Amino acid sequence: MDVGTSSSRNMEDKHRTNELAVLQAELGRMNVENQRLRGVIHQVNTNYQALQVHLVKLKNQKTDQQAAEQHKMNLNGSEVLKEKQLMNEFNNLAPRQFMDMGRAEKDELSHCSHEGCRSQDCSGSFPRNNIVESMECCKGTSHVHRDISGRSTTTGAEDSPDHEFQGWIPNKVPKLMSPPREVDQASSETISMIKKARVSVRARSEASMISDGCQWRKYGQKMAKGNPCPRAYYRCTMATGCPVRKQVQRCAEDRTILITTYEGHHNHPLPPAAMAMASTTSAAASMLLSGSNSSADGLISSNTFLARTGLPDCPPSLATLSATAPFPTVTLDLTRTPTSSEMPLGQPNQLPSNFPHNNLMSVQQILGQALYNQPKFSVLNSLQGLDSTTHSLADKVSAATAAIAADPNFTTALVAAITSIVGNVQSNNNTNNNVSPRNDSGNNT
DNA sequence: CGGTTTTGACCCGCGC
DNA sequence: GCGCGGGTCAAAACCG
Repeated sequence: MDVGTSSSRNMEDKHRTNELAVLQAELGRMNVENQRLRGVIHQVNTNYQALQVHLVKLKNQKTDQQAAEQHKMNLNGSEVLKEKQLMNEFNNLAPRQFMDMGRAEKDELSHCSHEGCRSQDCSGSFPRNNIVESMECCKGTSHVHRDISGRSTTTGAEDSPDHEFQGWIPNKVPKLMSPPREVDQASSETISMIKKARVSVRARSEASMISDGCQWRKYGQKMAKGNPCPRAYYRCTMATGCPVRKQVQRCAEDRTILITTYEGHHNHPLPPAAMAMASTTSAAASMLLSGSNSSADGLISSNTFLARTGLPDCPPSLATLSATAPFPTVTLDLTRTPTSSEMPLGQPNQLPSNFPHNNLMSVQQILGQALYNQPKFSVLNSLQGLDSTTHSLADKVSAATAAIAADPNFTTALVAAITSIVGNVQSNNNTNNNVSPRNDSGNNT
């Protein structure tokens, strides 16, 4: 019995030793893998830093160039006159849009006016879908205006802990807390307009809300004049104090069309699912703001704008810019498939040549690119015309919009695109879409 | 019980 | 000054 017991005990010990060895080997492998991954992360970080430095360098170069140009223009009286005319044109675009400039704006601008944080915020805005912030930060690259608050840019007094998380500020607050207006009025007004820029998305959907990847909380509902369907007001709840709001309303003419209007920018990282829509809307807003231009009727179609910027191959009717609305609004019409006459010459019923159609993967890529390529506009850039980055951006917006519109079911396309990218990474998340009205608003991931 | 929705009240800007 | 309409608030109801 004893012999038998001891032999079985030996066996057990051997087995355990083996198991231990296996586990140790596994551990060793994991350590190696861990080291490798660390190396990869380090490499990515290094690359990121290098890119950031490069970006700052480029921005500085541009700034210097603009300064030189400005100086040159100042020597030339007629050029100065031209610039003034441009200024006037710009300011006349939508006077009502420049009404209030509140604390939120002031704080953010002060924050961004800090030289150190400017470059960081700009380059670090991704994955924060933060077109407005990007534009605000990088307005500093222009020589028009550096310190909107009129205070020293080096104080950094605004960098309070709670400042980072500004939170939602009611419209009435800015009015009460308006900063002194003697400081470069035009610039502050411009920023105000930028912050109030809206992006409206028209999409066919049976659901009460299109899923855009964000979490929303309904805070109000109103009957709007001229539309039997109520308008619902939502606030982003993905982060406490996120200032982004959206309005959802069915089109009066065609109730299958859902009009979603986004306002503000997220103050938190967005999930991949939200990036797609956010990229599109922010890029569209960017296009709107960069291309804002007065016209007789206050409405300019994107193709007019795009043609003006040298992009004749963008399908019209997909994006519309409006300067007559209380706030500058760009409307992305996803209910239409571009007709052959709207498509680029020689490519009937096809997406633009630079767009690989029927490839949902590329939808995501383009949407992502649109975000990445958001040009860092300066006020001067806006006034003096559009640079090449604007062209490519507008191109991408149009292409992305066309891509989405090409699919009759926007939501499906978007979800498919996102799913193709995110795959199992998101599998643990609840990815219900449009299951019920409650889920629509509660969990639109 | 905590988060969300509903809904009447309220505020504010704008036009007359 | 007044009325209208858009937008927001906030208490109550609702829901999981």
